[in-house]
Amino acid sequence: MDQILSNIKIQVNEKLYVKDPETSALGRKIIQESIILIDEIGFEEFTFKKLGETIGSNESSIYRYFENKHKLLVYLSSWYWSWIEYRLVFATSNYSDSLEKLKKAISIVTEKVEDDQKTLHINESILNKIIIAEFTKTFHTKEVDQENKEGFYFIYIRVINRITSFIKEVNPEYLYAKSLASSIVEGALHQHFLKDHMQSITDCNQTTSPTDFYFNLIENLLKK
Amino acid sequence: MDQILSNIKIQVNEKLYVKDPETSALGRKIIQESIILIDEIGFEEFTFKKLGETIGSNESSIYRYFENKHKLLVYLSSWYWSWIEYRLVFATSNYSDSLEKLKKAISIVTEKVEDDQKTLHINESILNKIIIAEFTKTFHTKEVDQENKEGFYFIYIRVINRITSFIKEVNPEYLYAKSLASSIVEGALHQHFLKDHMQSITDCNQTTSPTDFYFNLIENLLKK
DNA sequence: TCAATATTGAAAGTAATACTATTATATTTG
DNA sequence: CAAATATAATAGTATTACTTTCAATATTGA
Repeated sequence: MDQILSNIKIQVNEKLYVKDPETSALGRKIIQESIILIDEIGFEEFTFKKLGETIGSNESSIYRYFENKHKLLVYLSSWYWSWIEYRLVFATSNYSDSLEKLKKAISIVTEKVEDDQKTLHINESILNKIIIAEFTKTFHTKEVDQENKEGFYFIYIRVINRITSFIKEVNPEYLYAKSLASSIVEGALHQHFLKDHMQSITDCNQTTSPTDFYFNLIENLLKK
Repeated sequence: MDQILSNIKIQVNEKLYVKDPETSALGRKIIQESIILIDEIGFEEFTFKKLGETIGSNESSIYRYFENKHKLLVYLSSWYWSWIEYRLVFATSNYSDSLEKLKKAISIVTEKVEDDQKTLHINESILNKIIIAEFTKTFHTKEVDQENKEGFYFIYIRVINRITSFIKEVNPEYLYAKSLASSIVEGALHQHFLKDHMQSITDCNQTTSPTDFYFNLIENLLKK
């Protein structure tokens, strides 16, 4: 597994960057530290100037990698969903029972994330926190249709399509497989957010996880 | 109903404004036109200067009503959820069957909104579009815990609690009433968004609505 | 009704953001 | 080693997100 993961090159849409940050030390530092800084101060307060200060680099150097902070966030999100997709494919390849396979997939997209030690410059656990806090902002913009056309959300859509197909395998008669899949992926992020900030409107806490909620949901919903 | 609704004063948290916009013509104009302008250009592009220009007022006059555009958006959201809550209370007061009551409640929070002619300066249909596009931004901030403490999201939480109690009435043994309620309210907004911008990952379209999806969901999920 | 008070408008100012452009200095590579 | 490329430093622009001051205009209430 180590071998395989360290060989995997996570692919993101080329239009998201001016220069591929994976090709230089500075680029990787931008990725590494932007994740930490966005988590620390939030996306609204985050600027390339501040990032430059924390990595000891000039603002203008960062602009040679990313046009603006929006595209950086879409890049980080794509990276995240690509990493999730990889784990999804890998983890679901050997199931004969489709319900078990779907549950495995759901656990991957709904569980809290631990750092993956195989990617040196990316802390997936912090990246997961950013996704919970900031991911919706990537597409809640006036440019969403244009950017969707350019494939900015392609990997995310592909993850949802995979889960959709697993749902259909479990119950081909179920009418709302796509909506259920998109609800689970988005909803799990939301439940994690509520757990941390609005406890009174979620059942998720130390002992109950979003995964439990969604396992129960699909078991009841998809049984024939 | 006309009578009742026109007498209802939608209540929002006083901390959201500097001066209550309902108390003056300029204040009402700020509300009315900000809804239209945010819908038109999106929240990121929206500024008090631009709003001032469209209503023929000075930027500084708007600052006498709202500290910043974030609080204006929270105000508009609170107004929206308060209006939803009013309709929820009114529409669910006379049901003997708890499933029917829950379905009525769900239809109110998941259906596309028509303009309510009784509120003169607020176009609920456009406000609903703003909520779909921008509502998550009100709480996806670093200040969420502080603002939640100050009660900025109180009405929204109350709406979810109402639905939670209806779910428990239908099936007291169901373990995740709060998470289900918050998932439905947030998820319905998301499905509306997907319908308009990412058709490929939702089943909702001209003929199938988010309401259909959630009706089917609760019917299967809560049956004993 | 007239004086006090509150509201709004106009203008100017500040600090920060979100960039772009230019030039100098390293660093890499062929 | 020369040429190409990457990075840093500096400066500059337009816009944002306000704040302040002061004048003009409404409103209200004694």
